[in-house]
Amino acid sequence: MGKRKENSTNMQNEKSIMECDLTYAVCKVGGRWKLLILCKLENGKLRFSEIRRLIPKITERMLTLQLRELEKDGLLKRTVYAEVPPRVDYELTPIAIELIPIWSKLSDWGAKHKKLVK
Amino acid sequence: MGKRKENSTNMQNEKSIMECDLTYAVCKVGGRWKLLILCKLENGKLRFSEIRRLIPKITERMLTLQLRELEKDGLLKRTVYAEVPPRVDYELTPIAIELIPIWSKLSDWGAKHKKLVK
DNA sequence: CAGTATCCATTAAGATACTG
DNA sequence: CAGTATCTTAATGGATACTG
Repeated sequence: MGKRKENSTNMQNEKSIMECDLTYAVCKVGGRWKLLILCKLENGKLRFSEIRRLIPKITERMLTLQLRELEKDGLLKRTVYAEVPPRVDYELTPIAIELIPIWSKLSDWGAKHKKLVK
Repeated sequence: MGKRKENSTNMQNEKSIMECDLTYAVCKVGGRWKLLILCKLENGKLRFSEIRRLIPKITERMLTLQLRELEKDGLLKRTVYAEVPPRVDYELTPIAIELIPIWSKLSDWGAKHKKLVK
């Protein structure tokens, strides 16, 4: 039974359901953290610790996991510099840049909805 | 020990983190099913069983839970007709209608990304 | 038809300690 | 600095049976 799926969170490898483009997208950038991480990178590269500071509630573990998935899915480029102390930074890939208007709009919607519901 | 939170999935009631508009929006329409359900209603009212047929992989339980949350959050209007057999339908509220361009764009992005990565 | 109720499995998330 | 490793809890999702 087990045969764990190794890497991916949720059902990223399921065939059938992923045929829906919207579901596919939700799998790639959904979840509590991914859009938030991406949006912090909107204005350029950031180091691991900088992202961490910008998202205080995330743990190092979750940040690492999410960054790895985003990288694997081609949304982030990770660069390691051969320095001591080590330096790593992250930046949006072109396909991630295309998402900027989406999270921007979603954020606007959130602000508006928050007021309406309050 | 239970002390269940009643209704909400995830951390909808957390104060601090919800101050971020994007996080707020992700909480309201995030998760595996919500956007998908909403997008099926894009062209008008649908009954419970119709939504179910349009999203074959969702279980009745999950569909019910998600519909209830969307209703509670003001994204769906639920109408019960006094008929036998019972009839209930769901439709988008104005604030949900404002999200149409977002899931539409997200779906387009999904289609494109799927091709690029394949 | 449109759900509820149970019970159970899988995943996401969090705390904390440790390392190259 | 930029992570790993472990362990634990909470959230999410699903199978199945039942009901007004």
